[in-house]
Amino acid sequence: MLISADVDVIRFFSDPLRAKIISILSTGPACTCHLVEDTGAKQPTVSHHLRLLRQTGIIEAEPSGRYTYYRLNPEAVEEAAQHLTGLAEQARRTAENRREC
Amino acid sequence: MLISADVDVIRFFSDPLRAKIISILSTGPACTCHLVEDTGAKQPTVSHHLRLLRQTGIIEAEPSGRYTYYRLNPEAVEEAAQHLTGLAEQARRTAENRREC
DNA sequence: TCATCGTATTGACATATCTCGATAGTGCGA
DNA sequence: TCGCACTATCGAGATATGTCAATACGATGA
Repeated sequence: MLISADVDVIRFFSDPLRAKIISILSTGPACTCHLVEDTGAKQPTVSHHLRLLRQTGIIEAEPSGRYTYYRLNPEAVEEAAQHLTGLAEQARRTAENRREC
Repeated sequence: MLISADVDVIRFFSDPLRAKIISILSTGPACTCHLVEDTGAKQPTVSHHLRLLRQTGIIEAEPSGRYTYYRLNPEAVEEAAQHLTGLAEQARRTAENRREC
């Protein structure tokens, strides 16, 4: 069964800019200025998405002086991955259970 | 590295109604009328999302007379899952590679 | 303390997309 | 062939959300 919490998490992987941010952070922690530079998006836009990703637990913030470093949270990412894996497994098991009209 | 194709696929798992449809289809193939009944959404709305899911390869259609049966495509779902798993693994490996400002 | 730099927030606008009524297309049974 | 059931498409309206300029906040260094 698909839990709404899983959907809410997966939802945040789908935006192109967020995906780019996640991709960058998967290569190691970085601060906002790096993400602004690498993505080409404006700083408020990047900060906006960073907040969303932080709120869902996909990334974590580490304030360090006037910088804020962000790191990807592997557990949260894996949780979303396992949800999808579970769906695929269940689909394989029930592939012949066709509901007739 | 995050490929745009992966993002485009993951995107389609995030909508609440599509998630519900995917969840239902993970328990076995079903036709449009079942999905309409189970989700409570109107038929055009369900058909709309079915088309999107079909276009991305997440589900497959099997016309059978005047019915159309849909089934979840485990390969497509697993592909999206593995993409996320790869991100999590890479994040673990590079957790200490912090880019300094 | 003051200026500056990096970051976060606010508010508004543009765009995307979700939803659904109306309608068309298609196959089946009478 | 005709009427009905199931599905798909079209078009419009409503909502959600992505983007960014302006601005505020907080920390650092002079």
